[in-house]
Amino acid sequence: MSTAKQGNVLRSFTPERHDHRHCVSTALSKADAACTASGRRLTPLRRRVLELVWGSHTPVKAYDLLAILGKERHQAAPPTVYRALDFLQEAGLVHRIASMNAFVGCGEPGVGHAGQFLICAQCGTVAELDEPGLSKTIAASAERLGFAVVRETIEIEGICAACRRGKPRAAPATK
Amino acid sequence: MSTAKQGNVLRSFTPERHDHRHCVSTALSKADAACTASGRRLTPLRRRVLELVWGSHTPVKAYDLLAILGKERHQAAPPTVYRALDFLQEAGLVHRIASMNAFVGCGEPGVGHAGQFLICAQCGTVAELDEPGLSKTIAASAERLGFAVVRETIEIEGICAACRRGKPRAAPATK
DNA sequence: GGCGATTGCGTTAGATGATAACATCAAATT
DNA sequence: AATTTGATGTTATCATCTAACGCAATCGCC
Repeated sequence: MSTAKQGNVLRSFTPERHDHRHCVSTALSKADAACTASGRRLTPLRRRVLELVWGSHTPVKAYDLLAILGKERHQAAPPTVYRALDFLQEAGLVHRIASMNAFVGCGEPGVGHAGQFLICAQCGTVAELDEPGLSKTIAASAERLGFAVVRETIEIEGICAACRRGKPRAAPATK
Repeated sequence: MSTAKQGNVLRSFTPERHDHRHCVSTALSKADAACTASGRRLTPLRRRVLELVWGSHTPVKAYDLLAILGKERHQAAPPTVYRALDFLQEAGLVHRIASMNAFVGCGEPGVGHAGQFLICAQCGTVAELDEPGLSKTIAASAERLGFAVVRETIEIEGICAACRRGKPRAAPATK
């Protein structure tokens, strides 16, 4: 067994007690900075969508966002939310979880990284990893087959520590 | 760089010249055997769907299957195909590619394994891997966080060797 | 073989997820 | 101010997937 360098946890499972408003405001500040740096426009709508995505530690569905936006402004159609989400993805501010058709805020915007996620099947919370060893193993396999990697989708479903202890930190996923 | 044990290719990229009917009939035989062994019923409909999924080396969409079935039998609604696909997945005979909303035949039914896929963005062909090193790295990361892995979704998008050489083995993906 | 229980399938309807195309509006540029 | 570009509104539609109900085929048992 090697003692290879451990990866980083870009976004950890939520501590049981934490002020989530802090997560959100931190994320928004980082987003402001990142967009300024890259010359992108984080408009009020996009910023609000990002805020809503960060509103929970579980992945959020596009139509849930749409429902909320629909109350705030009284005009909001699917393209409204999908365009904002497209922008946020492109800017590296949110990730799409393909296996759930849902979105989570990126824990470390600006830093280039593949999306590697641990998703709790019970409470729905998501942790984001940056495990270089994983990408390395994948790259090695790919190379043997002459395959040039472009994008990695790694989504690991399981049960988080809190749920295993019987103390979910978030509402159990209703499915 | 370690010389750790290499993983297996459960389903390789298609050789440029091959009799695809052979792939299909082999897959169906394995499926028959697997279902007999596990006491599952591979009904004509399910068998036909499996055959259609194996009909190409690229992932197949549910509604494509539906269109074909709709011509053969003149009754086929979404549940017809989704139920068959659910069964086939449960039986380990096909995998769902979450990032594409599509399905591929499993290269090694019966053998317990996570789904690890290399997907060519150009021609659409898929290779299925069983790289224990990958699962191992994931397991190690998960363990550090007290996370119990249930299911792995690993879908690597890139360009296959044939397409890199300019000789795609299948029709380029249209989408 | 007959009979009840189970499972598979047909069918209708609708929920959910995503995009195309064009109009309008606001911001940045000249 | 005029022009251009990019963001958003708006309408319509397509794509993916599921719920719920009833009938029919099959299985297990006697």
